[in-house]
Order: sequence, then structure tokens, then C-alpha cells
Amino acid sequence: MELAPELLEELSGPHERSRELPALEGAENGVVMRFAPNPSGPLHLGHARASILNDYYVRRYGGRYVLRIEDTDPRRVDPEAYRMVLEDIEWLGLNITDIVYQSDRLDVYYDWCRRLIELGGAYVCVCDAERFRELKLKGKACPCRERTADENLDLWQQMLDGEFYEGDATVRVKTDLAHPDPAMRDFSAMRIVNAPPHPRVDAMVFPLMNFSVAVDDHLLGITHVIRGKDHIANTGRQRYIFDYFGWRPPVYRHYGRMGISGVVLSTSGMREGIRSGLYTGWDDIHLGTLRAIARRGIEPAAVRNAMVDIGIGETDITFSWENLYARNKELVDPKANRYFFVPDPVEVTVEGAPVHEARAALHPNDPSRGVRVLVAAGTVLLPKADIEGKSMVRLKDLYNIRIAWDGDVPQVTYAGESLGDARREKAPIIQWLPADARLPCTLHTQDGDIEGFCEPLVAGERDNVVQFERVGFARVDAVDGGRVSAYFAHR
RNA sequence: GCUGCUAUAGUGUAGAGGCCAAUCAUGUCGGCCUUUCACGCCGACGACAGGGGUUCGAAUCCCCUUAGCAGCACCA
Repeated sequence: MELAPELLEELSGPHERSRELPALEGAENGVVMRFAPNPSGPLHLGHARASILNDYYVRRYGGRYVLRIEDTDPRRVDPEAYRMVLEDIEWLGLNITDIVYQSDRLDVYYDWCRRLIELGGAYVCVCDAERFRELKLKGKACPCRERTADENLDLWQQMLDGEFYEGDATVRVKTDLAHPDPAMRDFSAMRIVNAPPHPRVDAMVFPLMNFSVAVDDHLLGITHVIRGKDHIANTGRQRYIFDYFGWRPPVYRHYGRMGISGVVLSTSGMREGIRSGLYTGWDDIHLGTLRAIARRGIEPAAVRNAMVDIGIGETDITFSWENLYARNKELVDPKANRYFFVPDPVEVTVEGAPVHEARAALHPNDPSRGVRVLVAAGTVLLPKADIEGKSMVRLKDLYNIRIAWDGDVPQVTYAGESLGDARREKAPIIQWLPADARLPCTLHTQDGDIEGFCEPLVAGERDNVVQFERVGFARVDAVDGGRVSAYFAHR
């Protein structure tokens, strides 16, 4: 039998099952796109949307995908972040073809800045920033605007020669002081930063984002830019630079704001929390970093599918953890082995029970994977919350027990093996563990840690996502001296 | 305040004047299956922000209102 190609594709992985996004104008012959993070910390869900959406279109149309590290603000560069950003990109599986560090390109920016000044498109402003702001809001020119190109060239050289201190001079792009949006008026292109020193380059004059971005987008041949709408004003500013040089700007798409609840997202907030001990590190599960959700057992393809589902709409949205979990579950459910985890355990001896060997499938939909063998010799561990108030329960894959309550002390007796009996009495079927074959296990959740025990075989699942039956999916993070540490993903 | 963008079910999304008493996913609720409250299957619930226009006809076009968001840095 022949399989249809689209079926084959589906069998090849859950990767491309997501919906189709709108076409990009002018992309038919391939695209050059970019992901341009600032190396101030590891990547988070906000970065994931930007990078995956761009990645999506590069894969769809073919072309190059440039990773551009935007490290032109020494104050906002964390040397560690260079490594973390690369790690996170690899985790996401982005199809990066080129890597560019802006700190390697300062001479390029200096050169184009000089040309812009020669063209009369920029001037060196030595006004106090506050003073300039007042003038700008009134739509008035500052005195520096009248200087000739030659005078500006001199001042620019002085900036490069270190004859100005930080804050005393800046290069401004001449735009339109009457522009209805004050945000467009004569924005800065170059500035001086005396301290801290840049970790990668010995320099004091740095381009501001709008200048370096415009220059690089042109020089790198970027054809399409997909970014958040917080950049709309920047697009307008960058347009001036393109116009001065007669360059053709890329096609821009600005998607709406994405609110993410329940986690900390701001880099400064995360850093402070880590410093103060509130968080264990960049992968603390209360953070929205990719390494944090990876630790929780969320797969990169789930993030990708969730982001493509969200798309590039201009509407502001709230990110749905629920939807992400659903995406993850469809990936993880077929793979995850099943095990028993007994939270908040009660140890009981089952009166009259024969020694019995339970054979529980590692995966109910895939018998070929085999079974876990659990031997119940009479004393077992049961999840307290599941037996409270019950008179009969069935221990899954084992036998039925009857519970008589002496106050809050359960008296447990053997009630036969019949599954039919359990069904007739509507006895819940619950997980359990032999008292003598168990591993202490901590299940870390965002709401706190749950202590309990799990099957010994879980020790062999380090770094895998497993399903603790009736509890949910969890990633086995560490196995240390017979103790299991797992992170809850979702039900 | 100024400038601009957006507004479809709980959440995300499709829809570019008639094919929409509005798509898909997720969710919730029922049912089936099942030695997990997983997976799978079946069914149900649930939305065009409000008001005016234009048109034979509007979720789709225009205006107003309301709401949300973004920018107004010598950050990215």
C-alpha cells in the first residue's frame, strides 16, 4: 500500500502539524530573517515567540536565518548570557545559519555614522538630555542642529577620540521636528559609555539600537522582520536611516503584546530574585525562562507548536499555559512510561493478603514495551488522599482491599482479586507501592514540593518525562543516593 | 497628555461584503473505551466589545464610543 506523502510527513513527527500562518509579502524567492536578542540573560517565552515565528518563515520559504547578538549596551550585557542564549537556541532547535555579534562591528557603525553626518543626515548634539527633551516636545530645534557637516565631523572625531565624557555628546539623526509623534523627532544614533567596560570589546562609543539595527538589517540583507509591536516606533525611526542612504527597508510585521501570567519574565527581576535567594537559578520553575520550562518537562516542539498556533496577530493576547500543556501532552503521552508515585503515603498491612506479583504495563497503548513487576508481600504504601473515607479500593494491577476506619486509622483487609467486584462496588482504582521496594521521591511543583515514594525503576528515567499514574506527567530531574527528584509538568 | 495599533467563545485562532444561524484547537460538561482522573472515540456548551452609518446584503468597509496595548530614553 502506498502512503500519501502528507501522511508520511505526519508520521515523521508531530513537528509540522501546526496550522499555516499567513503568507509574507515578497517572500516567494526566499527570505533572510533574523533573531536579535540582547545578551542580558537566558531566553524566555517572549524570545521564543519572536525566534520561532521568524524560524517558521525561514523554514517555509527557505533562506538564511541570522542570529544577531545585540550587545551594544555594556550596561545590559551579562557575559554569561552569550553562552546561555546559544544553549537556549539549540534547545529550541532554531535553524540558524549565521551568527553576528554587533560588538564585532563597531567600526562598521562608526563608518556609516560618519557617512550619515557627511550627508547632513545627522549631527552631534552636546545639549543636556533633559534640555533636548523639552525642546523636542515643543517641536523646536536645539542649537546643535544648525552646525555644518564639517563641524559635526570634527565633533564626531572628538567623540571617537575620547574627548567627551558620557552624556556630554550624542549623535542625532535629523528627522522631522514637526513630526506628529514626538517619538520620531531627532533620535540618538550614537552615544558614549565610559563604564562599565564592554566584556568583548575595548570601546567607549556605541551605536544605539536604531542605528545599528538599520545598518545591519541592510548590510546583512535582511528581507523580512517579525517583531513585537513595541518596535513599531523603532521601525519608523529606522526608516529615516534607510531613506538617507537610499536603502530598501525589509518588510516588517509587528505582532501584539503577549502577557504571560504566573511566572517572572523581566531579566532584572529574575536576576534580583536569584541574587536574593528567592529563586534557585535561571532554571527555577517559577521563572518563564526556556530552561525553566525545559526543566519542567516541556519539550521544545511543544513550545514551537504553541507559538505557531498563536501566530503573528496584532491583537494583544495572554499566553495560555493550558494550551502549551496540551501541546506538550500530545508529544509526551505516547513516549512517557507509566509509574506509580504515592504522595503523602500511608503504610498499611493488608490482612489475609497472599503474596502477589503485579505486572503493570509501562505504557497501556504499547504492550511491546513490557511491564514493571511489583511484588506485594502484605505491607503497602497508599496515597492518603485516595483512601480517606473509602470503604473499598482496588490497588491497580493487584487486588481489592476493604478498609475499616478506626477513627482515622485504616484497618485493611484483603478483598479478593476480582476486577468485577471492584467495578460493582465502584471502588476507585489507585496506585500503590510495595513497602519494601520503593524510592523516596520529591515531586516539585510550582505550588510547592510533594513528598512521597515512587517505583525503583524511575531511577532509570533520569531526564525523561514519565507519567505518574493518576498524578500527571513529570520530568525526572535527578537521582541522588536513591532519592528521586522530579518536576511536575502537567496532568 | 501626544502619536499609533488592536478589538471573534474561558484561552488561542480561521474569517480579507453574500459560501458564516461563524472554523479549528484547547477548555468545561456528558457518554463510550479502559485495571490511571492518561490516551483514543462520540456528543454538548460557548464568541463577531457597544452604537450609528454605507450596501439588496457586513464579523468583514466608514464614523463615534468604550476597552486594551505600544511608543514618546544618550535600553533592546
